Amino acid sequence: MTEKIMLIDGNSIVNRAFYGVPLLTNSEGQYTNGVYGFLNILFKLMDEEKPEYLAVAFDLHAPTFRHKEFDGYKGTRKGMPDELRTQMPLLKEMLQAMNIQIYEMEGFEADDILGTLSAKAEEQGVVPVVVSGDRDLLQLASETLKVRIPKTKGGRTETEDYYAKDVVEKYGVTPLEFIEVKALMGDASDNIPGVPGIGEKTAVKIIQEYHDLENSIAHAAEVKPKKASENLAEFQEQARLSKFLATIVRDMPISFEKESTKIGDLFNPAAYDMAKRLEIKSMYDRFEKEEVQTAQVLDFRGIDSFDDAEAFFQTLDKKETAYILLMDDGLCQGLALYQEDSDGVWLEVGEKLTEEQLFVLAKPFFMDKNIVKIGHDMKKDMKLLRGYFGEMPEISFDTAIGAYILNPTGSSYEYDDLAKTFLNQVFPSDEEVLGKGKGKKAFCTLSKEERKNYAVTQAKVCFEAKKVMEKQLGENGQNQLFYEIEMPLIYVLADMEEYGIKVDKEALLVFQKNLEERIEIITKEIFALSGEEFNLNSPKQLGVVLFEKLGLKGGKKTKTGYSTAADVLEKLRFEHPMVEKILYYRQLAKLKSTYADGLLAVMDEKTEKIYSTFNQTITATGRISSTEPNLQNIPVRLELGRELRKVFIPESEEFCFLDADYSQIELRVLAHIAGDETLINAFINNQDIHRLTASQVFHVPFDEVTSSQRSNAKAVNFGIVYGIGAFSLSQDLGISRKEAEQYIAAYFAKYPNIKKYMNETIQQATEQGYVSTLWNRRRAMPELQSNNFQQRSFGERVAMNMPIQGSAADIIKIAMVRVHKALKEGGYRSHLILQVHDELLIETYFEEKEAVARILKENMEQAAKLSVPLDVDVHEGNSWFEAK
DNA sequence: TCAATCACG
DNA sequence: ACGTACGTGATTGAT
Repeated sequence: MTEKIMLIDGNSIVNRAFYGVPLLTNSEGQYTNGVYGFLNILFKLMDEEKPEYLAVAFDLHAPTFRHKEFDGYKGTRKGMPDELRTQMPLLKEMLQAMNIQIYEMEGFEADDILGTLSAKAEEQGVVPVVVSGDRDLLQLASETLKVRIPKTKGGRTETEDYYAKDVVEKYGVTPLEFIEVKALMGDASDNIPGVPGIGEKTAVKIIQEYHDLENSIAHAAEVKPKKASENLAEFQEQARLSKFLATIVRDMPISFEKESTKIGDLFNPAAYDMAKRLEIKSMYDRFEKEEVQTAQVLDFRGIDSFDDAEAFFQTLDKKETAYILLMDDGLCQGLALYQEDSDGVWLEVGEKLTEEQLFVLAKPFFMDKNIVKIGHDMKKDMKLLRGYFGEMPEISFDTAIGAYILNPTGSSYEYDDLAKTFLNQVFPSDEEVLGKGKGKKAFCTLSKEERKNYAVTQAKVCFEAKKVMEKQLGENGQNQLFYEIEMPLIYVLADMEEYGIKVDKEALLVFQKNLEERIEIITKEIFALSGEEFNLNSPKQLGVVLFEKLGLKGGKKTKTGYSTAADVLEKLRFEHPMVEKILYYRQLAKLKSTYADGLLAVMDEKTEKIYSTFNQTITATGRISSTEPNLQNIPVRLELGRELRKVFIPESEEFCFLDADYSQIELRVLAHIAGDETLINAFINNQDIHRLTASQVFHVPFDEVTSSQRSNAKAVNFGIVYGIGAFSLSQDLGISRKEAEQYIAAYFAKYPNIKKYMNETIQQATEQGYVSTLWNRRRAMPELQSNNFQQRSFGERVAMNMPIQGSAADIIKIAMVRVHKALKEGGYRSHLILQVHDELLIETYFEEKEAVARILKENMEQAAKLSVPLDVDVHEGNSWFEAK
């Protein structure tokens, strides 16, 4: 067997990895995504190649030695972004900890080192595999030397692999000819000038014919097109320089002893420490399997009979208790409990203790207001327990929500995340021990006993994590937010989810049928116009038809080709009759697939109701989100779509809908936070706010504002809330960038405190690292520390927007809790069924209609005392369509 | 699994 | 000079 060495271009891989995954930082604020991505690629390739030797090459710095050879050529390189640069030492430290050989040499680039090492390795009978993100390395490919180019897509790694024949197949030239191609076409990113007027296509064609640069120059006169021919002759020296620059050095003065690159113990304690420092938790187990807590940590007490369970609950201390309720698990059913400094307890449902018996015995515990009960994602428990108890139990601390409040941008808040974030412990994730997928049975390798242990240990994790969260919430001034808004909201959302919303099934079927027919007609019309059939749902195929076959001017806009998005088509509306039909088709197709088909698919056949899930731990700003189905994006703006709302109806004829929505809540919040007198007075006097803005920005009297001025001003107001940019505003309004700039300048001149607020918010956010809402909901803002213009600009817009959107979210949450409470305490038969960010939908018993409308309006308007009034419009109707 | 598209506030 | 507004979720085709 021949031995193999893997040679890695450290810079280009970390670079590629860096851009492939979202910006990650550890709690010290160090960027870690590049290191993480590098290791991901490394491990994947190690698994595939199983090499005996391994080395990583780095650039020390550029510009490089090779450039100095030619006088008059001063190459400068774009610097690395700081987020990337600061990771290089961390990566090197990690590699050193893993005892991986690093090569770097003053004046040489990493690809020269790789070229040299691969040549030397071959001399010593070791087969090299070269890994780089840089296609220049392809010139090294041979029959035995493989070049692998990894691509990172959203955390997943794939590679393109090239032997010499693969290069020929893909590029039409041999690896060595690849250098000649570069000499002609150049490479802007490497400061290789090439020959002006010769791009990739021409360069390949020339080299395919003449094979090398000198021969091409000799035949310059015959080269086509004419421009290329002239330039090749004129810029031949520059081409020679380019060839030199493009050629990878394979004989650097560097010594290579294969033994020093032998792969040893990669996953040792030092490497594990480093992984911990970087907080790349998904890799902990690779580094130190023993240190990962398994589900065996607790020596729990198992109870599986009615008598024992009864005795247990009678003697249970009335102190803080964490619980895990497991009723739909593939392995076992039961209840895990954990109290301070104790063994956990597992109460198992089985032959000697039925589900019903367990809940009869546990009810006093769950109902006891004096016991602090800690759970995780309690909404699901609430719904389950109400099934047994007839009412929802008293709960005190949801650790998922606690974790969300402390960091709303987290990707998940599962038990392993809690352990990591709050306890600095490694804990296996559900996925690791229970397998993937919904039922989580398919890949589960746990024994029943281990499963129980795991549940009890999860309870302990919640218990310990809660202590830390409690402290942090207090320090952050988030007690009110957590205990008075988010925790009570769990009940409100649980109720909304259980009530669901009734659907007029027949009407929905008619709607669906109607769409189907219209789609069939319009499809035929489109195919008649295009002269061919294609998949109308494929933007790619549509792009070809519109922009190549019909020759419409769209130009490229997306990464993959032509954009066929609505705003592009809108501009082409009058260019060809097909465009309008496409737009209409899209409208119909969306309505049918997402709404008609989609809603019918999730409708409960028995009750003819739809039960959405309201997620309380998703958004970065504090809004709730709705899934399966999403009831927060039911069409309303276009008439055809709006019709759909007619199928959302009250449960029975005794009920009707009341729909209440806040008027301009975000602008009101902005007026309050920024303390802008003009805006505040406008709201106090109940003025038309867009009209006012129009009169300010366009310098016209209030009463003379035209409708188009008003609608432009509306767009400006939106822009302000989102963190405005002149370019986007100009796009939105179809005006020049200059004009947009003037609008914005005029706006800030008239509302100086808004400008001041924006500046101060960004400054404060940069200093303290986060932004807050009026109720101290926080969002961390690491983007503001970025040296990358785009990321920093994004951070600035977020910093301006989050307090506005988030405070509005706080307000409606407060209103929901109050309305829910008022309806319950008043003994009403009416209930909240939907929330759409600034709108609440209530299904109300007809006799209570007036009283409930008052409760709704009152509680929503009084939810917050701002320096502007909150204004709520309430409408009633026998469908959501009518009530809007 | 990703990218494009489009529905909402 | 950069690349182009905040926050979501579902469906589709392509890879």
